[in-house]
Amino acid sequence: MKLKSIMVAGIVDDIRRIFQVLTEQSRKIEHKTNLTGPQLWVIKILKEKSPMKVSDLARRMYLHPATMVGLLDRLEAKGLLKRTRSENDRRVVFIDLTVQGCELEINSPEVVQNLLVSGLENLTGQELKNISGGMEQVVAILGAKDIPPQLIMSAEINAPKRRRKIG
Amino acid sequence: MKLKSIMVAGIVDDIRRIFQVLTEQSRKIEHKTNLTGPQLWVIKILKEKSPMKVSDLARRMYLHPATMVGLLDRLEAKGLLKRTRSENDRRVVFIDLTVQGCELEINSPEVVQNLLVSGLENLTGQELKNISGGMEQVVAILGAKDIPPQLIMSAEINAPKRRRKIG
DNA sequence: CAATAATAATTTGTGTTGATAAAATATATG
DNA sequence: CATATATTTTATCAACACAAATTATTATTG
Repeated sequence: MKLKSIMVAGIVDDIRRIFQVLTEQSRKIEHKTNLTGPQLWVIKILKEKSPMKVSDLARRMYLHPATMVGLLDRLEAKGLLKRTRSENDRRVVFIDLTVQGCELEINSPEVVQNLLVSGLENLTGQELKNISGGMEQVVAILGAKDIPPQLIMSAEINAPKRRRKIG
Repeated sequence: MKLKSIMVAGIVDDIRRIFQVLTEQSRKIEHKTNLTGPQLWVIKILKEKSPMKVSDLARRMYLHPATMVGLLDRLEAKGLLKRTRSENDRRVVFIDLTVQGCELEINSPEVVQNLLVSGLENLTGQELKNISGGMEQVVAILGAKDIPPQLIMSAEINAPKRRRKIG
């Protein structure tokens, strides 16, 4: 049982390291693309699933709707996404990536991605199979969490998130 | 050979998913701790290695020294880190986490961490061994990159990084 | 059906943070 | 002494973040 907990700790630590490398890379990308963290974050979310309503995006990012509008304005000005008013409900606005925005997302993580790909390609099929299986289990663990954590997201959504106080 | 590339793609995709979950979590933490992304980023770097010189921190985060000073001011005001002027070279200032800053870092990633730990603990020893081996290989791939990428970081460091232009 | 309430997005107003340049200060090194 | 280095100060601006009010639309209810 001791060995097991050590292995778990090691895995968690590895994940943390991977995360740090990726975060650092992400940060470089922000510089390279002239996008800020939150902006890149919007793009990534849209890459996952789009179109999305403005309110859904705000919820997903834990932001006040007004903040979201500002972010969208800037990204739209850069031609990375476009707004489309819904036909069914003329109050809602759908957000979509433009071709340009899509390309950006495709290009941006290339650095790490290429590194990973070329590194992985040097491994044997069996090694890849092991890694793949392991990753899927980790994803399952995290993914399981991704669904139920704040289920229906009732009341407190976009509740006046406590203002950041300093000093 | 076809299967191999598919597996590689799958692994890369899994890593991307893990990264997204962790980023989202990180974002929640920012809200909870009343810290911003860059601020939390400083804490994490210091957790990895401290004390660090102001200039080293700036390099590490690709920030202008003046930006770094501002960040440090705010974190110092919150009592999360402290400055200490070097004895050898009275120009340099060392940055260290305070107890409070250390505790914050310890507490903050607990959410995902606990989730991961409890999830992993349900796996068998063999499964853990596989995952562990796989993770280490990924870390090795990324780690190999972490060292040589911009080796000595000569001239262009903190060069007047192009100002973000909009519209 | 008309008045009212609720919802979705935006506008307006205000403040903080992040980011840089340029200059200043202090110290070290040739 | 002159030059380089490490940090800080000053000044400036964009970006982020929120509250409160506004507009447009949909849903409810009397």
